[in-house]
Amino acid sequence: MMTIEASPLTRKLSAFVALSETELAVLERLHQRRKSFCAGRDLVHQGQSEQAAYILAEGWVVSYKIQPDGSRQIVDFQIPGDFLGLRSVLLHTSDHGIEPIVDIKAVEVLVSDLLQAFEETPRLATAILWAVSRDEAMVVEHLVGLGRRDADARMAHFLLELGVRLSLVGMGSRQGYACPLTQYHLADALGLSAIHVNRVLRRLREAGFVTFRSGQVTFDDYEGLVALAHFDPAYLDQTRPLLP
Amino acid sequence: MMTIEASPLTRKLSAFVALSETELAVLERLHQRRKSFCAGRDLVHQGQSEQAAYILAEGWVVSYKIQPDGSRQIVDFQIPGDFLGLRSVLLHTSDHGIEPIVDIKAVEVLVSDLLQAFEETPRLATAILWAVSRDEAMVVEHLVGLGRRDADARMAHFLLELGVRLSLVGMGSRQGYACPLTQYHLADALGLSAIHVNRVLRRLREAGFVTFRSGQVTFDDYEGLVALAHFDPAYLDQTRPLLP
DNA sequence: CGAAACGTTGAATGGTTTCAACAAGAGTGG
DNA sequence: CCACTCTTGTTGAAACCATTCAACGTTTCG
Repeated sequence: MMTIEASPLTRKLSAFVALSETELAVLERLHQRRKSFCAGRDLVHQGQSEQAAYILAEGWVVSYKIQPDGSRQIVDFQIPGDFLGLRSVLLHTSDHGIEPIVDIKAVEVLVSDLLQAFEETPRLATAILWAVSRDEAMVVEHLVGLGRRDADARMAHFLLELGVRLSLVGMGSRQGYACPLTQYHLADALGLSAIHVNRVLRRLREAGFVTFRSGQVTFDDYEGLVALAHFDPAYLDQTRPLLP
Repeated sequence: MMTIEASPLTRKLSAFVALSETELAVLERLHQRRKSFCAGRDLVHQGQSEQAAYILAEGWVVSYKIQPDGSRQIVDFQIPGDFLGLRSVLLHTSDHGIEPIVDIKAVEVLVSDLLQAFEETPRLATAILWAVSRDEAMVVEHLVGLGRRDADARMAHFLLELGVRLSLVGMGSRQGYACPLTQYHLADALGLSAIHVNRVLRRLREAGFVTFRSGQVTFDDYEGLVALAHFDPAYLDQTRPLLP
């Protein structure tokens, strides 16, 4: 039972909870306020407090924190179907900034609407809770990478994870994917200097694992890269719905 | 309107959502199956899939991931009032291990009971969603530390965050707190070698900032430490309830 | 007492950063 | 059209932070 065109979020949540028609309708009702944003202009500034979150419909977004010394740590990238700023809304302080990498389209969701939706269909709350937990699992994996993987494995793991995530929304495959990120993005995400990112990418390319060039990631040796990164996509993949 | 003795979780959630008596009752009903666990014996093994989560009532717990090369990355420490293994249950795969650091007491919560509770009182779902988001905020801060702070600031930030968290449940103050962690725990949490942790602690002690010795953390210069770590507790502190 | 866990210190090694330059492409205004 | 700037990518050499290896001290506990 699908609507003509399921939104990316609906598709994602349906993998976890078999949503009834009523619940789908409630979810669809949240997708009213469509908006567009330009690349580079912050959606949410670090420090301000917001009362609206967004669901990304199209484009790439980066969540980051600026340190007092000016350096930047990228927490995560969002792709279509992901929430933007939900944590800021719930915690009532935006501890991080959110910036579109390219021009994007997103749906504005007021907290009040979301909470109202929970009242109507508690199963939706469970589904959202699942989505938030999945996001946390990705952050945790990212954390492990920063703490205990060397630069090469970190890069390999990152490119693979992004590949799986994109594949789940039809934007990538085992061959590779289009990727608008710069080496500076990679550096700030992986806790490296841009210079070293360049060296790492060269090493991986010359070793025949993966090529990152002009907005395109190409997996030259997928299995080899998986082995190098010790990549296990279990935390990303939902094989079957948890709730009937 | 309080029960005789509010559980740590109830206290934490009440800071976010003003829970009605009905909701408090539902929450209390979750606190049935009390259990004890010994220090050092895993509650949840990495890889197995569980159907029960826990709410920590007493003691310290560590969540970690073991890397294929045998090294360990600690994701977070849990103190009373925190959830244990909720993410494992929701994602249906335990991507991490959970180990009591000391003997602990915890309450077992079946997913089914939790979801049932959501059906009865959707506001409780919102409160739990807040708690999960707060956990995620801590993981994010941890991630930033690993990516963009040097060893000294990382250590300082970690000790301060733990202090604030413990203060919120009455187990610490600006003077310091009792801390059962070893230097090995710190090393695995901060992505350092145990040897280097030792050096960092010595430096911080000799510089008059903080003393970590024999199970006791003592802040010798709280303000100085805050400055060194660029510590901002905004993400931990809930000044006022978000929901009436 | 002996063993095990935890803490402490020095010296050598190495991964990563910083500093300094240079190259290539895109967009802009003259 | 060209010069100009800005962004992104690339490379080398020196400096540094943190790790590894190795050893020893300390405390706890059966």
